Amino acid sequence: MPSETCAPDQHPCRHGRTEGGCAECRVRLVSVCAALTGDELDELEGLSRHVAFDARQTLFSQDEEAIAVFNITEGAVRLSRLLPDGRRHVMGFALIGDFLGLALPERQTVTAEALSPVAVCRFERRAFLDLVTRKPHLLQRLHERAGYELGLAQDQMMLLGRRGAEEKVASFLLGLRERYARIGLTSVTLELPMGRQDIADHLGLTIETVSRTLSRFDREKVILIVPGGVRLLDLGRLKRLAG
Amino acid sequence: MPSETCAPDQHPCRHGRTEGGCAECRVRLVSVCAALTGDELDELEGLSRHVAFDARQTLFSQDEEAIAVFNITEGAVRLSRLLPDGRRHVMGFALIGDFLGLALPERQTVTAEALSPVAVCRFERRAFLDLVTRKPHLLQRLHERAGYELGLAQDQMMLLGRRGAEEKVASFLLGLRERYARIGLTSVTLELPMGRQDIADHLGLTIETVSRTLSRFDREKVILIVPGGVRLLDLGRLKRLAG
DNA sequence: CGGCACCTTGATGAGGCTCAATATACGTGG
DNA sequence: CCACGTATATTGAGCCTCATCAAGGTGCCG
Repeated sequence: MPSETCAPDQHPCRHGRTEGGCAECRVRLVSVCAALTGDELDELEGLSRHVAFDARQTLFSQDEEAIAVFNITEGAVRLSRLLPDGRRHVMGFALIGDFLGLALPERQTVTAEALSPVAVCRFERRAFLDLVTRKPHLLQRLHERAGYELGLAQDQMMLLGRRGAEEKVASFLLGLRERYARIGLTSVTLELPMGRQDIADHLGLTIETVSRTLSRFDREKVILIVPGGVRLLDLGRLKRLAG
Repeated sequence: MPSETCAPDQHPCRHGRTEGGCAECRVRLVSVCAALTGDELDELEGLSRHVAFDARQTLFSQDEEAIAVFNITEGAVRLSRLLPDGRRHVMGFALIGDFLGLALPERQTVTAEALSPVAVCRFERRAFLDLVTRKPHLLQRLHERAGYELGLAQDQMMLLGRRGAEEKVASFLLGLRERYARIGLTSVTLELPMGRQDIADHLGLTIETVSRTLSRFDREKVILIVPGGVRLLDLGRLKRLAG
């Protein structure tokens, strides 16, 4: 069960109603909430509930009814799908500022699991749907964002279909770096909250190939493997490897 | 240049204003227009312009400004993306009833080319955007549909990442069959308006592998290759091959 | 009939998967 | 703090699928 309190100390909660709320939210500008004006933000805030999840907790599961939508304010989430025969594919990773349930489907199309301690703004789907119906420009913003996601999905399809292992891994690292940059995290060290198996299942490779490829990059001093992530040593070469 | 007249005889035009218009449109119920009531349908019709394209004509190109959105009423369209290095990936194929420009992006993310003679309802993007802004439930319908597309994109990612050539080709045939069924075309013979290279570029395979796989299916009497398509002889086995 | 685009088939090899054996990190309890 | 067990990651050897290269084959249109 998720605790209904704020995240631990290293993840200061700025979403609690008592601490400023949505208007001061650190992810407001990069998220869908950016569509809203002051009054509307207050209304949105009324619907929100701050929830924290421990690492490995499930936010929701594939095929179950979608009861809520989420805006991630801390941590990383793995989005995966299961095939009937047991094979898994990791559709992507949701980071700070990402919105889960963008398409407002009745049933979840993926399983969402916390890769690290995660904090979210949680909205009842029903109530959020009502708000969206009353605020067309929120829907517009949601739709815009869905279009962006569709573009990402297309990029990923090209990656999966047309590229070799080196290109896949290099592109993955660069893509992640770019996403961190968008939310203001430009450290030289790239955090990898997901495991090798997750990366493999995301790129359509085996864990062995991912591990070998990273090892080779390390050996050739393109990256440096560190606990919990990698340090990008030679961006130029990494970009050439990504094609 | 696309001719601005109705499609040739074998594709009777039921979209011309003089012949009933949107209210009698054969794709109305399967398309986004289904969201609209009588009055609104009239308004939509006012914005529409019926346009025909010959096979091989380009409807629009990747990266160019999106001037219009389209609702396909006849024919098939190839949606592809080009990598800087020249590799191509076919994101998908749009059939009767499909809507091009769902996400309403400012620039096209794909190139759309007619695979056969194509007829469309064309809407100026600007005017369509205005209508959408005034009709939230049209936007809702659009968004719903975008969510559906996102789901398809996810299916395609699983296919590309986790499956072998046989599974890919079998899934492709079954998927196409299902889409034809949705628009009321349940013939035993599956039309393949796209070439082998297009299928290969869609599935992340080479043309040789696609050809060999289809040949094998034919040899094993799962399908029968006929000019312009295939006949599905053993659906059960094809489904098992698709996993 | 010839030219062209598209498709099929064959031979060969490389990239990535599979199987198997360690190695490392992490959490737990002594 | 260390010993242990578990989960995760790395590395190696061999094989298999699919890409590559190359040569016909088929159908269509001028």
